[in-house]
Amino acid sequence: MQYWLFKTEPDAFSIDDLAARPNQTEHWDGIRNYQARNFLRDQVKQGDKVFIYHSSCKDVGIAGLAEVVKEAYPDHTQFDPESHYYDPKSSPENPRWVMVDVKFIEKFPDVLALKKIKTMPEISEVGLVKKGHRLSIMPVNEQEFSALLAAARV
DNA sequence: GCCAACGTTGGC
DNA sequence: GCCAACGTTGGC
Repeated sequence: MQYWLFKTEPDAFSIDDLAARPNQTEHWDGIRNYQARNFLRDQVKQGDKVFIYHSSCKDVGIAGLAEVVKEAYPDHTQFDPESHYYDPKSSPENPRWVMVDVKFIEKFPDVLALKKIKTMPEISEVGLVKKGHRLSIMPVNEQEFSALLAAARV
């Protein structure tokens, strides 16, 4: 099993929105970055645990935990000309972008703030605190996952 | 809203 | 295939 961190803007879709969905499950669409896409397509597996990270908001940080319940399949929004995520260069025969389904597991009592994460000695290698932190899907190793989860549940 | 970082595009 | 221009991201 692997661990991941998915970013979202809570104004658009938050951990509370995920918890409120039917079956507490939602597809994670709109990924339009090749490196993130490759993670989704090749490495994100059913049962993997996913931190839900809130960005561009008042309380920036890790808000909760979810689980992958469906592995990569074509992101339908790329075929919809009305969609913000429409990609005219993609086709159903040869889809460029994929998404996975995630299911809510828990919401942390408080958002584990980015500021706090940056002070954690265990987390020096996580993409979040290094350069290139702009990926919307990033891997988290087991040690980092444990440390973050423990800090988030305090 | 600013701005630095970084990914993508497109002309050559 | 280089690289400048441009667009987007995301913390502050």
